[in-house]
Amino acid sequence: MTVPGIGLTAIETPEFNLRLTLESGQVFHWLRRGNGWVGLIDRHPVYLEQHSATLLVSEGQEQLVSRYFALDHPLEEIYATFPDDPAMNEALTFCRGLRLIRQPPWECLATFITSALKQMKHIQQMSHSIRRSFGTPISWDTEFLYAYPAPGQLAAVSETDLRTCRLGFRAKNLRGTAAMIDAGDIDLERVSTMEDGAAIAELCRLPGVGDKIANCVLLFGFERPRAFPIDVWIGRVLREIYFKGMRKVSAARLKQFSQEYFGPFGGYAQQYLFHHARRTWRRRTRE
DNA sequence: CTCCAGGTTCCGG
DNA sequence: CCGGAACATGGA
Repeated sequence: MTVPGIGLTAIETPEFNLRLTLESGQVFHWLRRGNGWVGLIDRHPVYLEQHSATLLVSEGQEQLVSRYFALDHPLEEIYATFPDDPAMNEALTFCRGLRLIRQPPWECLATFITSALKQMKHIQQMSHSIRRSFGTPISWDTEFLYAYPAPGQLAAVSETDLRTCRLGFRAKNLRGTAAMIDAGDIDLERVSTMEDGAAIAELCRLPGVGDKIANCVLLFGFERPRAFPIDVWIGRVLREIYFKGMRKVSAARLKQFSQEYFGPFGGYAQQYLFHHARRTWRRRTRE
């Protein structure tokens, strides 16, 4: 990659697939540049490029990148906990190397509030629009990247102004949640120390946050690998594969099954089933 | 035009 | 507890 003034450091990443990881619907702000990607990890601009087992990282950010992409997660040990069934094995073959990212919790929470009833492409657009409109610009190479606005920054924006980012009914929820966090009504730091069930209940007090989004925050923001978000895609997978032919399988039943069946790293299993289904059940065109 | 998208909330059985 | 409907917006 030719980026003036930015050197690259090579690190060995045998069990890692950068592209799968960035395109699996966990994060929505990374941009394709040259042969790789640029994005912010908190407020640090990072460039990444992968060639088989070698990851090229902008100089000096190896630790930051290793932590963000959870390169310390023992994937083979995690795979060994997956249930041994055809659908799971197929998803594993397809997604091998996909890692669950350690996201900044607020950014993760806010982004998933905007994700309700939206396609991934739209979530990306809203994310960039919110960042550009209300976030802090950070220069990288010849352009600017924008940090995700802090709770206080979004709480200070009117709902009307937030709607210019095409959030629709989600604007009210995002603003309301930002205000509660900014006021200290809910402290994400404290929630991160609570056990799964209590943490989910606490997050569900926020407007626009229900069981699914709360589980996303636990899984992607708080490193709770057992958390199992059930969206329309995973709902389809569970019903088609594990409850085939049964009528009226309730949401509660799916939730109970997913917690029992997929084990201590159910969140990983969920992400693999989700991405595999999206990419092979072809409901719509590629992105 | 119609349908659906990584849902949540409210309301009536 | 459960099923339905409303909620904004844009792409297929």
